[in-house]
Parts: sequence; C-alpha cells; structure tokens
Amino acid sequence: MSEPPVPSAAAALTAPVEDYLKAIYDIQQGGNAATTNALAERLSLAPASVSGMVRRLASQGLLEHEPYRGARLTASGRSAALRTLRRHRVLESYLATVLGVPWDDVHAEAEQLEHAASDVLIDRMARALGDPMFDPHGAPIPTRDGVVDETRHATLADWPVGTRGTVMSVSDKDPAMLRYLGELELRPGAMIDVHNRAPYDGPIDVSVGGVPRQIGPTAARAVRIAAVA
Amino acid sequence: MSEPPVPSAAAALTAPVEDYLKAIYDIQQGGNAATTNALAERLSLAPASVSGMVRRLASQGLLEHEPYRGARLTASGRSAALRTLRRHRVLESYLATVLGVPWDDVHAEAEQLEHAASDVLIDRMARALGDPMFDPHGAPIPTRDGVVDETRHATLADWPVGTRGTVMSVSDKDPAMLRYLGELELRPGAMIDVHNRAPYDGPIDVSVGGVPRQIGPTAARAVRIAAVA
DNA sequence: TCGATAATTTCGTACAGACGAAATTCTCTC
DNA sequence: GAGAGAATTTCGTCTGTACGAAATTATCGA
Repeated sequence: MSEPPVPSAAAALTAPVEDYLKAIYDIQQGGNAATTNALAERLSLAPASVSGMVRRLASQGLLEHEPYRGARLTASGRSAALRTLRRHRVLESYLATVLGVPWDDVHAEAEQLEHAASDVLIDRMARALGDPMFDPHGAPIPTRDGVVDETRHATLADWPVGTRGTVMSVSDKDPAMLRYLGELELRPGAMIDVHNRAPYDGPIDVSVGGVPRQIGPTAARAVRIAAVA
Repeated sequence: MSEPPVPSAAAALTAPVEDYLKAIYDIQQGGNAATTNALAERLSLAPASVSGMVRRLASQGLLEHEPYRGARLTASGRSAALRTLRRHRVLESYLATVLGVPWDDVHAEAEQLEHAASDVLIDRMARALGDPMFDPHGAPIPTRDGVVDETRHATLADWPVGTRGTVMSVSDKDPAMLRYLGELELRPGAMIDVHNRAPYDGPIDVSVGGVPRQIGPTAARAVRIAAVA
C-alpha cells in the first residue's frame, strides 16, 4: 500500500538544503575550504547548526565531509547547487531587465524565489531574455544541464597598475556596496584604467570609462576584472 | 541584549500558515463553516494536524476557534489571507499573460511563488499588467489595501434554463478540469445560453458563443455565471 | 614537545509542522 | 432521552532545522 522507497528518486530539496549547497559551491569556487565556520558565517547560522546539517547532507550523498576539515560537494551535490544557482541568476536577470527591480534589490528577491520557481518557469524566463549568459552582476548563468564558466577573474584590488581592464562582474552580496559601485559606473562591461595604488591597503586611483575615481580596497575587492580583448 | 517581543510587530507568516488562512477564507467565502475536516480535505492534511494548527493560529490572533464548531478569521487573519490571495492572483495573471504559462499550470506555480514574492514585486507585476481586476480564471484580485469584490455568482449548474449569461469565472483548482473547460471555450467573458437541463444531475445543453455543447454537472459547478449587462 | 587558542563537534533542547491511535464530544435518529 | 455514528480533539511521536553550552580536536608558537 505505502510507497516503496525508490532509491534514485531525487526527493525535492528543501530551501535550507539548497542554501547550504549553494554556499558550499560558492566558497569552494572562491578557492577556499567549505569549513564549518565559513559556512556558518555565510549563512548567518551558529556553527553547531552547520555541523549537524553537514552530517545530514553527507549521509544523503550530497557532499563529503572530512571532520574538522570541511565539506566538498559530490557530483550530485554540485549539480543541485548549479540548479539553484541557475534559478537565482535567471531570476535576477529577469527581475532587473523585465520588471525593473533595482540592481541592489534583485539578489534578495531572487534568494527567496529561487526555492519556489519551477524549472520550466525558469526556462521560460531565460528564453524571454534570449537565454543570457550572465546575470546583471556579471555572474555566469549555468545552463539547464549544469554547464558554467568557472573562470576566476582577478580583483580590481590586485589589478596591475598602469593596465586597462574590463569589469567582468561585481559581488551581489551587499546591496549598499552595489549601490555605491553603481554610482561609480562600475558595472559589468565598464572600462577601467588603474593609475596608482597607495600602499598598505590604500585607495586606488582609477578611471572608469575615462572618468577619474578613487576607490578603497574593500570596494575594489568586490570588482572582478579581465584584460580587454 | 535580546530582542524584547514587540506585540504589534507582524512577524512574517510561514508558508503553511498562509495556506491555512487562504483555505479558511476560501471555505468561508463559499458560505461554509471552516471546519476541521473541511480544512483537512482542502489542504490534504490529516484532521489531527489541522486541529493543532488551528489552535496555534487562534493563539496568534489570526482566527477565532470554537471547538467542534470551526474557525473564523479575525480582521488580521482576513487581511493576511487577502494579501496572499492578491499575490496568488497577480502571479497567475502575470505568468499567463507575460510569460505564456498555460492556463492550467499557473495555479500550481503561483501556489509556490505566492509565499516567496515580496509585496513590492507583486505590485510591480500588477502595474506591468495595468493593475488588472481579475486573474485569468476570472477571480477578482484584491487591491494592495485588501479590498475585493466578494460577490458570489451563480453556477452554470444552477443557471435557469432559457436564459443567457456571461461566464464570470472558472475554478482553478483542477488543471484537468481547466483544460477541459478551455477546450469548450468556457473562459471568463464567454456568452452562454442554457437550453435544457436533464433531471437528476443530468447533462446540460448549452451554447457557448453560439456553438452548441453538452456538459455534465460537475464541470458546470466549476463555472460561475452572471446575467448579461 | 607542550600548551594555548581556535575551530569543530557533541549533547541536550526547542519549535514548527505533520502523523496515527485513542479518547472525547457532538448530533441525529429512534 | 439514549445511543450510534461522525467529527473533533488529545496524546505521544517523528522529522527538519535551529540553538547554547560543554567537550573535543587541531594547530601553531614557544
């Protein structure tokens, strides 16, 4: 009478689980170990909570956990993370482009909707936008089948003085920071020349699209740059 | 150090709570008592679960519960229900109109999204549509301040033989039913003449926009009609 | 090599939401 | 007015997710 458990049936993931997987992916992408504290910090949770959840996710085969060492996504965990990431970024793009939601609000809004929107709906939105490859902050949008460009670009804080570059992406984590970067015209696609960098984490002299600006190291670390093609 | 509980701070409602309130509103709107069993049926939950939740909601002031009698929304419960209903119906309208989601899918999709979308986003969507008053199934959309037309229209099953009417709305609960009604062109705005009704819940002879049709009583009860203006 | 400190895990606990089984209460009919 | 049957509630329990406090383990400097 009752449903026999089908081993391969991918039970829908809960919102918290999707958030954990996304956070782990993100931290790993940054080249760091997805350690308990790092996750707790990123998710604004107590380390004790993370410990418990990580154990559970490991037992579900979504990640591997070496105690005291951190978590690494398995193939299935990674693909779940990318599915969520795709939703998030398609939503961000759609909200910004079609509905005119401000640059600095789309992240928070997408953060909620990504757990509720169906894959078909996400695909519809993507198609309506012409299947964009990047979201409004310049982050690459995974395809339906989980393919993403994972190139890690340099940060404006590390960009060599005297060199020109294009803004590839900006971090979407902090709305206030985003507003600030927006005022400086530091959006994906902007052309940047780095003129001078004061030592000891001092301000950086740049010009953005020809306009001279000074920006601090924290803001500079939120901006990713590549050489002009 | 810790937050003192602010009595009037409207703590965000959880998705299950919003679902309960919506269901109670709906049942009351149908003129019935929001009894435990009715709620359990509507929400596909065990009666025991409903009992517990109803007690909790009563203690939060969202409804009044007379044991063994049923629940009635308080003013604040009602306004929460209408807020959710607005979200639901704006979402349905937006998905159908702008994104081309099929008539019979919008309900399920909106059911998820309604708990995640912010009020500002909903307002943006509504504005993009020109602040429509009805959703794709003809149900009235509450305004931001919780005003709705609560007129209860007659059902096609009760519509007097020999009379003409306009379809005001169709029930969105069952996708298969919706598809069927769609095939018969029974959409809001359609013109209907009722020619004959066989006794004992028999089929009804109608014409829809001039085309003769026969429909059964169950489908007829899903269609609401008003006199032509 | 030994602590001291920091990171992590364990443990007991809490709350929301759900369930089945058992107990209760209502209602309706005779 | 008394049961019978239906509706409802209570009770104990389960799962997921979170927490603080305490115990454990790792690491790094002396």
